This record gives sequence, C-alpha cells and structure tokens, in this order.
Amino acid sequence: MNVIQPAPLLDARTRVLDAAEDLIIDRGVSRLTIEAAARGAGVSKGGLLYHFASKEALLEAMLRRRSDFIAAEFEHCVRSQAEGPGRVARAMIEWGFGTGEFACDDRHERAAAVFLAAFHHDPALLDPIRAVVTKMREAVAADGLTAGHGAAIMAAGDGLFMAKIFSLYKPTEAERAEMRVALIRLLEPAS
Amino acid sequence: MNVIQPAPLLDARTRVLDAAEDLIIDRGVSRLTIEAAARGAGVSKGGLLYHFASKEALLEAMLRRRSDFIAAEFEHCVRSQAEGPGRVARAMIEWGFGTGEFACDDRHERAAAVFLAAFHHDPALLDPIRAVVTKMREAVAADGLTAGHGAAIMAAGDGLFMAKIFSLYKPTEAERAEMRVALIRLLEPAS
DNA sequence: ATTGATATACCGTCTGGACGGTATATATTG
DNA sequence: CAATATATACCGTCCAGACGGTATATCAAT
Repeated sequence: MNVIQPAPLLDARTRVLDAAEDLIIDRGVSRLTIEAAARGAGVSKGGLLYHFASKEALLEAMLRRRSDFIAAEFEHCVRSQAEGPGRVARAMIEWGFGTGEFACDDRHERAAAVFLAAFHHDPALLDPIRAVVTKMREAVAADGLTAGHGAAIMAAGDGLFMAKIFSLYKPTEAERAEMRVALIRLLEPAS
Repeated sequence: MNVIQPAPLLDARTRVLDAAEDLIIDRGVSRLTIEAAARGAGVSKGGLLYHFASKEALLEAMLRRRSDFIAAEFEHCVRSQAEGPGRVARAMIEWGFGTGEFACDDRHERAAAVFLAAFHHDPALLDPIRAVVTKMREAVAADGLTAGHGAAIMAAGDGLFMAKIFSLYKPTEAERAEMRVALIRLLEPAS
C-alpha cells in the first residue's frame, strides 16, 4: 500500500471508467471486479465506491459514456455524407467498412467490451443502446431506399461488429473493401 | 429437498444441458451456476458433477452440442439449395431470412445463449464455433460470387443474429422478407 | 460385491458492499 | 484575518453470502 503513483492526469472518475474497460479488454468480462478496477485506476475500493455507488452504477456509467459517444459519432458520420436518398445507409457503410475518419477502431472495441460486461450483469442495462439502435433503424427506414435495403446494410455492419466482439474472424482490408463495394450496390433502387 | 419430480424422460446428462440453457435464457448469463443447473435438471450438485467434472467442462459440452448442431443444420441447408454459383450464399439467406425449414427459431436462441455463457467464462471456449465459422467463410469464398458479395450476405445474417443475442431489436416478418430480397440482389454478378 | 449414479455435507475463496475514518478544499462567520 | 463548519474526495478494514469444488455416503443394478 501507499505505493507512489504517477501524477494522475485525469480525474479519478474517468480513470476508473477507463481502467474498467481496460480490464475487460485484456482480462475478460469475468475479471471485471470493482476491486480490480479500483486498483487499475490507482484508487482504493472505497474511493471507487465514492464515485460509483455500486457495481451496477459503475456499469451504467460506462455504458452511458460509450453509447453517448457512439450516437454522437454516428450522427457526425451521417452529416458528413452528401444529402439525398441513402444518406444514412452510406454513413453506415463508411462506418463499418470504410477506411477514413469513421472506420471502426479501438473505440468500437471498447464499446463492445462495455456492452458485454453490462449485458452480463443485467441485460436490462443495455436499454440505452437499444434506444440508440432504435433511432438508427428509424433513420434507415426513412432514408429513401428500397424497403429493406438499408436494414440489410445495417445488419451487415452489425455482423462485422459481432465478429469483432467475439473474435470470430478478422476480415482483411481487401475483404472489407470488397464487402463495401457489394453493399454500395444496395443503395441503387431495385430494378 | 426430495421434492417429488416428474418422471425423468431424458437422461440426466441431457437434462442438465437443457436446464443450463434455460437458466441462461430466462435468468441471464450471470445466473448460471452449477448448483442452479443441477436444481433445474432435478439432480443434486454432486449428481451434476458426476457427469461434468467442472463448470468449464459443462460449458464445453453445452458448446459442443450446439456448435455440432449448427454446423450440421447449415450443411443440410446448403445441400437443400440448387447447385451452382451462390449455393452457399443462398443457403445463408434462407437460414437467416427465410421462413421455411431452416429459418431461425428458438434453437438459434439457445445457441446464442450458450455462446454468451461460454465466452464469459473463457473466450477460448468459443474455438469450436470459430472453426465452424472459418469453414463457412471458406465455403462462401469458394462460392463463385463476385468477391465480397458472399461475405456481405453472411455478415448481414450475423447482424440479425447479434440483434437476437442482445435483444437489440426484433425485425418484423415483413422486414425480414424485404432484407431477403435485398440480399438476393447480391447473388447477381456486379455489372 | 463391484460399479455407476446420485445425494449430502462441507471447505476455501472471492466479491460486493458497508462502514468508520482522514485529509484537504471551500464556504461561513465573528 | 482567524476560527469554525461543511463538503468533497478519498482510504483501509471487515463481513456475509455465493460459488466452485472435494470428500464421503448411499443405493440400485448387475
């Protein structure tokens, strides 16, 4: 105890949130305990419980942070697309299969980790994400594409996301590019 | 204790496997304990541990049962499709978006539950599924479609599966049918 | 009587959470 | 300004319960 810690650059609350994510990512969902998260953040268990009244409260906060972030990022991605039919679907393609600013990266990995941990503790904790997904689906439905085409694009992105969550497979960059081309075809009205 | 149980129709081993799945599905992954699984199967904890030496062994058996089943079911589904290019992709479309014999049903839900529980205990436990997925991806790659198109179809199916796992949303039958139509477009060579 | 199948009792560990205490910063007041 | 009070941000300890797993007993069938 009383080990000398490096000067804390972020406030304890943020450090705990980050540490908890790190823990899930490199030790697994089952290793996330409030004690371990506290240690990782350079805080005592009591200190953690000051900021988050319970493990559930911690998970709620983790989830809120990530789902807010995801929602904002996606909205930004949509706005970066040209207006007109298929705008939302195009954003989804860039989000899941592109290589630019909005490509999947470690933030998505962190989000996935949080979703899993929250779901494990209590499936109801995912409600904030469900709300975000519902909004996305509504946007897709009102996107001006042939019915079902936007939903198929979204599902394909989700599929890749799931593969990442469970490390089922890791598509090569070439494969992602090819999938992107395929999905772009679905932006055209059915003949 | 010693509550009178209905005559056990199945052998204890199968009953334990089923009970464990039930537990995950309607109480959540975190509620799966060997004690609870034993109770659900009408067996004592010792009885369960006779058949499955540890919780990990139980999860392994649960996973093996489901992944064998999934693999066999998918193979059957492929064989039911007409030969020729896109056979595997067509099977995937029917599997994930069709309404017939191979449509997703509660067996998929049970599989999803098992995957989650196994992943939580130890991500490496998913290796049997990863092998199945790898085989599927190889089959898709050799399916004779424009590169990436089969992978996109597969990803869309996976996306719907993920939505089911986490109860993110439940597409209507009409929506599934529309998605199916969209994906069928990807069977045609790119113009 | 041996073996397979199941029950009972128990142990050690881990975890979430409660609790009491401490140091520092920030008002409030005389 | 000094003294006092209050809030904030932690720390370290302790405990009850849950859980996985072991050891041993029972019992039916061959």
